[in-house]
Amino acid sequence: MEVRRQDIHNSDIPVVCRACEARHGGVCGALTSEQLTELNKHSSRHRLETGSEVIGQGETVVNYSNIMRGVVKLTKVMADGRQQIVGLQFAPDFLGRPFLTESAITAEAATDSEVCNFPRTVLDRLVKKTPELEHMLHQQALKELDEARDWMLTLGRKTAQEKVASFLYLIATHIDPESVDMSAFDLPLSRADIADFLGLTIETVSRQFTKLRKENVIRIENNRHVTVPDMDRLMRYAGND
Amino acid sequence: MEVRRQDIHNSDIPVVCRACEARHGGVCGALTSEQLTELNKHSSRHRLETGSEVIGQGETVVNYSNIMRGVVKLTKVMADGRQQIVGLQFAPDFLGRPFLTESAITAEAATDSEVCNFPRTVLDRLVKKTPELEHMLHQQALKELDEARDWMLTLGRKTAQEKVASFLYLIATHIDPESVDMSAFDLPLSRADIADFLGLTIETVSRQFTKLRKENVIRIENNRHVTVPDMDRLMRYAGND
DNA sequence: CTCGCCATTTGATTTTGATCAAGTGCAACC
DNA sequence: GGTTGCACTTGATCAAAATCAAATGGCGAG
Repeated sequence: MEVRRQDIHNSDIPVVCRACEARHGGVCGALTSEQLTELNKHSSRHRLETGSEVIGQGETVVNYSNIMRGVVKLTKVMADGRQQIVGLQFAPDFLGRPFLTESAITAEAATDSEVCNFPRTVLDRLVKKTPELEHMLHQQALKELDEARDWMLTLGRKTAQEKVASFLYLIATHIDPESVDMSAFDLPLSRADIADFLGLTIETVSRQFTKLRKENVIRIENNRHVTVPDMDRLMRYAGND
Repeated sequence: MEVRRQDIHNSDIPVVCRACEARHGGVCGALTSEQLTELNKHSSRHRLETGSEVIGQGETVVNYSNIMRGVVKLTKVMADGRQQIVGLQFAPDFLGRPFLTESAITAEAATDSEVCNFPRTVLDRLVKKTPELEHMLHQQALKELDEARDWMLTLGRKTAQEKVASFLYLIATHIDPESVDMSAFDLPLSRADIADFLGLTIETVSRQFTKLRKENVIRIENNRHVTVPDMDRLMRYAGND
């Protein structure tokens, strides 16, 4: 039942995938070199500029993607325009909703990004034949579910200050999985996006940034670059004791 | 690759499962009669009184469950006691977080309920051997993820009135999957639970109920029984246009 | 029947965050 | 150098929901 990849240095693996896998641990890791070669025939890399849409709410899904670089935001909008970010995805996350053809959310590059696209039909076929691949996708879905539920607590029960601190803590711990030092990073989202993520207005977000800055919980340069002198202190501000 | 159940009337299937499956479409449907028999050796049914805990936040998971009857609430609590319901599960949902031994949430019977428990170790072993079972669990995880994201929009961007209307609409459409008529039902949650679900206080919930009643969107008897004369109208109040 | 216990409702007041309305700072462009 | 545009900040006011504080109402025990 177990389908195991050969040695990662196996020359059967497409060059582009070899370079990719070395850096990331995405779902492709579940595939044999033959399957990778097959998938690679239909896959294509794309650069996404900030703000460009991967898929829109209500549209038909033709592609799944792997995020190679950057941050992708998942949003839901109401009829009157109110908007909520329901997820942030970082490399090497899988992007897409298996087994449904209509997307319930909009996915949009929050920063300059790079993705690897594969046709839905090809991957769906591969999933049916490869239990290990479904397992990877299942794990990712469960991870996203855990994150969504954590965030529900933040949205429903935290104060504006705690929400903003929670956001900063989230970014600090997710933006660069390689790095050990989480105390300095660039925000991948604008104030408007942060507000949409936290269920606040940009004004409230701005005020809370100012407050955290004045209380020396964070330092900010150029509106985007953040330094955290004491991560535990930030965590306490976030309400995660 | 496909592992198909035999005819549902196959006498190899444990009696208790036959009765169960006929009514529900839970994850056990993915198992062969042999596997069902095996699982059944270790499984046990339990009645849960309202308020009794299935698993606590931070505890070690020893059992997974299938909900046979009733409603189970999934909650998260902060150190200072603030609480958020992050999911509601109805029969025949699967209850548990595969592949993790420590629970990140508390699961508690919201109404009198009945569950079928199986040891984590037995099911985990079965999942490894049965791709179809993992597929069912994957589907359920994706469904819960979709629901969680819908709810994030409600928590982050809707008004108190819209939140309460959204809750009523959710219950109307989920409480009795068999029934065609969704216009009358009993609330499975107390005002306090509803508040925890909506990220509000009980007072605000109560006031919104009163308002919806006065505007003839709903009728309420005995604090728990709700009638909805016009479901579309309720949906508009919920902000789902 | 009455008491006491809950859950729920209702009312008065306060607080938090939203809204409305200017400012500020910075980079691109002429 | 000055103008424009944009993202963000700051300030004043407002509104929604939280908080604090009593009622109310149903229900089981005595």
